[in-house]
Amino acid sequence: MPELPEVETIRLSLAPHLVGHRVVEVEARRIRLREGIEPETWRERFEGVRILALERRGKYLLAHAEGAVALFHLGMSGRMVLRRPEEPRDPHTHLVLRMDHGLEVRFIDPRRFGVAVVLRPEALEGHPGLGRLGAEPLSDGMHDVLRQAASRSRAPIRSVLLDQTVLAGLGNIYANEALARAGISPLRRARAISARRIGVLAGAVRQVLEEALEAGGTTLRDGGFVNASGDAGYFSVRLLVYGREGEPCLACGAPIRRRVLTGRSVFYCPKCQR
DNA sequence: ACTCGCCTGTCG
DNA sequence: CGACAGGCGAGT
Repeated sequence: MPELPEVETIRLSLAPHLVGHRVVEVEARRIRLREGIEPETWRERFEGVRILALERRGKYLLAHAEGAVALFHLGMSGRMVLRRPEEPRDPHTHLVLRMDHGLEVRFIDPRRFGVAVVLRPEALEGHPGLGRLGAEPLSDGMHDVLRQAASRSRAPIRSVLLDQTVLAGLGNIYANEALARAGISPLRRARAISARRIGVLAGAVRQVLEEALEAGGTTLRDGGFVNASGDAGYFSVRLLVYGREGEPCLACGAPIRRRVLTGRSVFYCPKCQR
């Protein structure tokens, strides 16, 4: 589900209720996610600790505490919400942190592609995935990172944008949307695109992420994404191509096309994007 | 560098 | 019933 703007939206809405507060009680179900939840480890390392910071790296959230770091990834269907203890729990609630102010942080993930593990700080960089993340797409250096990766890759440019070891945080929605704004076909081989046009793409990546962040993320029809308070994001009204197969391009009126590329849909305007 | 598998849920 | 879904990693 969530890409950088959604994860950052969750971070911002969660932080005031986590940072500076103590975890009073951990309730964890032993269950297989992308990495399994170990209830004993969670309780040993996280019960009673004070949260010092809530950080985002790519699509990961890190809750830093004294001697331990909770690492979360929301996969396709993960959510983190703040609720009062008496509120009924959603199905697929796998982890609950009761905080010293009385509210609960709940980790919910129906499809179980997510991650919710608690590590020792020294284990962070060795974590597969987290340790191999590329540049933050909103950082100053991202321009050059993208240009270099694109110049070396024979793959379609959409694959480069989804590669988390190049830029960390783009997913299928924003990769498609950035390419639409840059006027580049998602199918074009990366290294066949001029450095100038990659520069345009880098600017489009930044722009679409900043706009989506301002809108509080993208909530699709299914209502899957909400922030920690349960609010939907409203960037969906500004999507140019994603999920709009057959609908008219907002620039030229040509029908938006959908194709499957390495197992995942690409959406693009065949006239505006080359 | 692509294919498949991991899961559950929803939509046509 | 099949197709598909904001992700990712193992295997090839």
